[in-house]
Amino acid sequence: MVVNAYIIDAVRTMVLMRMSFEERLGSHLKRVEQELQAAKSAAVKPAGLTVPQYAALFVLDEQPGISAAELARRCLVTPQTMTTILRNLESAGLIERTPHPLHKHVIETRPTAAGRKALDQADKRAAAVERRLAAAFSEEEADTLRALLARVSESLTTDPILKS
Amino acid sequence: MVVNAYIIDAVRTMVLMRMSFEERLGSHLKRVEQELQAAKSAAVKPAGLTVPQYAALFVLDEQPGISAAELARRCLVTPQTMTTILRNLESAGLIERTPHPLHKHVIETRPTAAGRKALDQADKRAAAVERRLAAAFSEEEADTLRALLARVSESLTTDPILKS
DNA sequence: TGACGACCATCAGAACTCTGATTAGTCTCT
DNA sequence: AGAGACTAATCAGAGTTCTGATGGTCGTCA
Repeated sequence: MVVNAYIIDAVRTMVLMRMSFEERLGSHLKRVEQELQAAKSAAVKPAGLTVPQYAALFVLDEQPGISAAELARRCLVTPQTMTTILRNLESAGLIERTPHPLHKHVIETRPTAAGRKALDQADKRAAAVERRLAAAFSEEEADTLRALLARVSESLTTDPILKS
Repeated sequence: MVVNAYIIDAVRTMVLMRMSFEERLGSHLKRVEQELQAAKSAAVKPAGLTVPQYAALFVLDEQPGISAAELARRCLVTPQTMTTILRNLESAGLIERTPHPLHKHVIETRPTAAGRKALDQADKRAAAVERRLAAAFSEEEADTLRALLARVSESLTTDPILKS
């Protein structure tokens, strides 16, 4: 019945034009990213942070006084999203925002002492997750994974469907 | 000054315990997943669907009458999230929900004619994105990528930090 | 100088996503 | 039959994320 199975599959593909979820690369990517998100979330939660809040604090600690727009670019989110994240961080007393002395329209953001403390606490556990991840691969394997992901990225960002 | 660079890096690592964002595998995964999400979103948008709505309709079309809880498992979201998605789909007239004849507590969900039409329209473009993705890799490369992602997954789900 | 474009910040609205909690039906085992 | 476990559905609340729109500021270039 191998032939029948083949025919059925071919007909299904041609008629319905459907690919099952499991055979799609995107499903694998989504699941893994979701698990990573869950692991990081559990890691930073004891510090009272969410993952995006942790990311924002992380960048702020390296570059205090950065603008919200620049922060958004570093954290791979839109400025609107960053506004929301900063609002929550500020009301928790983890950051403070002051107008830029020269550019009046720019607001400088920097972590408070409490913010740095929360970041330290969160980073210990978050970095442990990343280290564990890194330890699961040889240098060569990690490079291969990065290269393949870059290929995915390139394939997606040059996709003509986005322009139609 | 190679030695100096090495020392500086080592000190930074030991004192701050920080890994920069760019060297983290998680960043690559997040960015790629985000791009994939954006591509799919653009693909299904002309049909008036969001990506989660498309995923739900897709599974519903294959298995009409499935319960919301089962649907949530297939789509990799929580039942609460699926409730939200189904509420939006129902108010758009793309699905209909009727009580199960035997199990009174279960509600059967199935796509309407309009739902199937939207799915067809969305799937043409969404499948094109996946096909383009698949075409960017040889069979062997795709297998390698899947295998490496599975290793990431395994590393994450067995992480002891989640139990502490 | 004045117009235009680029950029910053933010509001508004919508969707998705989670955790936590509640309510209720089904099943199993005693 | 009844207790306990499991599952289904959903509400409540919070956070993140997007698109779209608004208003203000800065710099450049005619």
